[in-house]
Amino acid sequence: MLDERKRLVLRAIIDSYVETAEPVGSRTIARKHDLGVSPATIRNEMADLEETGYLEQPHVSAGRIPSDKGYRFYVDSLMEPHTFAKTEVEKIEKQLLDPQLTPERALHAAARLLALLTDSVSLVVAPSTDQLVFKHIQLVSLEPNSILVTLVLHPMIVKNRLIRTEQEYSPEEVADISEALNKKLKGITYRQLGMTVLREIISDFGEIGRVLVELVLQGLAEEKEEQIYATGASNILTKPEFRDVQRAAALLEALEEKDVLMNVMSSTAKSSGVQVVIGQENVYAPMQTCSIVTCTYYVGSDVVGALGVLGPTRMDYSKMVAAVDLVARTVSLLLTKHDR
Amino acid sequence: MLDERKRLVLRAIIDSYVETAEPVGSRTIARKHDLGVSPATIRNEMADLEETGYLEQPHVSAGRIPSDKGYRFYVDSLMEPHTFAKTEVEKIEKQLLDPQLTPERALHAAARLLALLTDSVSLVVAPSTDQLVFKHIQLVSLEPNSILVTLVLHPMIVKNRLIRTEQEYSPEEVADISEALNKKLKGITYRQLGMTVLREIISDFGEIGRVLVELVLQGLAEEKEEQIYATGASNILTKPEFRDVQRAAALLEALEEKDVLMNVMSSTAKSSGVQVVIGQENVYAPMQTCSIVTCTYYVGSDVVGALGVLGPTRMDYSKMVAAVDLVARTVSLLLTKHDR
DNA sequence: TTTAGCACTCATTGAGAGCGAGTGCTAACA
DNA sequence: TGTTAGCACTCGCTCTCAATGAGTGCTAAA
Repeated sequence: MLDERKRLVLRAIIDSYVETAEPVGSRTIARKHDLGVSPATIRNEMADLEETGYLEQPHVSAGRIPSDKGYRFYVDSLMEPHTFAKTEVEKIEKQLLDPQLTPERALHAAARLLALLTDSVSLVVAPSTDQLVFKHIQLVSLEPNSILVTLVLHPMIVKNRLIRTEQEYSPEEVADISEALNKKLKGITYRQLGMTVLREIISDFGEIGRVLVELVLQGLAEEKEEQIYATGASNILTKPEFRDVQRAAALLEALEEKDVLMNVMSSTAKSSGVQVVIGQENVYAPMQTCSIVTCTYYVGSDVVGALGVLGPTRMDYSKMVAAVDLVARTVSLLLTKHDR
Repeated sequence: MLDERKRLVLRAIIDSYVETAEPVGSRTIARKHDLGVSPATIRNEMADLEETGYLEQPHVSAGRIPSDKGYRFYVDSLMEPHTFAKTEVEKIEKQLLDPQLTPERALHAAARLLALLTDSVSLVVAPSTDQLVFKHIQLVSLEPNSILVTLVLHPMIVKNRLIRTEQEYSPEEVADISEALNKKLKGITYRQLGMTVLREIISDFGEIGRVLVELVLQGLAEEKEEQIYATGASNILTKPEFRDVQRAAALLEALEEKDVLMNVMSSTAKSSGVQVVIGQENVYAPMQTCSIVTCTYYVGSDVVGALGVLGPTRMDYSKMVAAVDLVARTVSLLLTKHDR
């Protein structure tokens, strides 16, 4: 599709533009990257690359900048994989694989680490409860009509809910129900909780059962708040593409809207492996000058969440991909180990 | 100290400047606020106010802007209390006093509400565990050497910790210890846990006791992450004082540093009632062009946390104070009601 | 096919002029 | 003695205009 020299030129332009954020001229390339040809030749190549849509020209007397299509080609076919220094990898692993850390905290740590590593905004979708396997459910009577439900899910994720009942229950009754529920639920996920099981729970456990099923059905929807978060917003403000404060404000606002983030992440991190969404490919308008790099993470072999970074389209894709991949792998390892 | 007319002039200048963010000239004041004197007279007053430090002049051919001292005087002696519309108050109460809400969620809701209400950044310090009274402690054996500790604290705040022991414990042993611990701790706070009680726990409960005491002593320090948060950062970016992106970035960074926030909040919300810290009074340099309005909140009659807002010194202090006060009161009410 | 040369474009920069908002001072007035 | 009208003055802001220079496309020669 593109001959060797055009590829070299495109790569050179992207590398330079990513570094400097300035439109790149033919002279610059001739000087910095020794392609063995003169600026004039490069100009011809650049004109071709612009015609085929890989480059854009802000105005006639400026250099070229990569288009979304240019970045896309770069990501798919041009860039060389980035590798982190061994010490860096070890630092990351050391911070995340701390066995003291609960999965929730580890994910927060991962978000901070990723933001630091990439100097961008990091996005994390925590495991959604309904994909995790029940490990333990515990009901404790606090007052006669107030019961604490503690849910322990597969990779040691703990959730609490408080329920209030009309009827009064003795601690013993509650303990019995707790044990019975435990037997019924152990080893399955929210998702696998079919209607039959729910009906059984209602008929077996009376009011408590009813309230519990309500709890399940309302889907813990309000959890979205806690389930997705963005870290490192300040990193992005210093980038030249956000010198326009309006745009920065719009983006920040989006980052505070959990619904928006959720949409963005779920439309991006569809399949496995590292995904890159570039500029206009983004469904959400205020982010169309940004790119998003995401990766799913696992408990064992089940996808339970995703994490990634968000930055201007002018980003070091190679490094971003490597960082997201590394952190996602490490998180998966951690969650899977927690399993034991 | 200041005669009546000077006070009127100062107030007029502050009101106008807060609204427009433009230096205020003598003509503007003569026109808008009917003081019954000519611009020339007002000019004389303004010159006096500048000499005594209540006003500043960006340059000689501009109007005046309030100094920190001016704002301070305004807050202490000049401003009239703001009152919210009844419908607004009801809306807030309705959103926060939802009995379904856990205290944690209510506080998050309060933060969002406060940010919305004041169009600023809201800051919340959640109740710190060590000031709350034990309501219930529950140990559950998940595996022979892995125990889930669930702590229920006074206004229905639930914390979980996972501990791993060298020794193996049977579910029954764990249940026994749980019950005994419960008896020992019920009704006191972390703070009141003297050395004697800790020693008792170690000697009574062996390894589990030791691990628990370690948990207590390490003070749940890592909790800072969850204990303080800032919401609504995007609100502040659109204000003219943050057109300088550098400054905005510095502030945002500060908001992501929990340590910094913690310092700021604890040095501000010292005594009870609404506190206002203006500009230079702020200990933290990047915030010295900002003011902070905070208020403590209560469970019963005990201060357990604080909340507030952060904005440029040019803020509607009256409204800010009213909003912070209202939200703090509502949160206190909620937490105290949860008590039942 | 490559390259040197050259005319051309256009964003950016800086100087200078004019504008106007706002001041301080002075002198007259109540 | 306090107030006010008048006026000269200051200075940031905006506009214009020319100069600059980076970078281009095109042409013609190698």
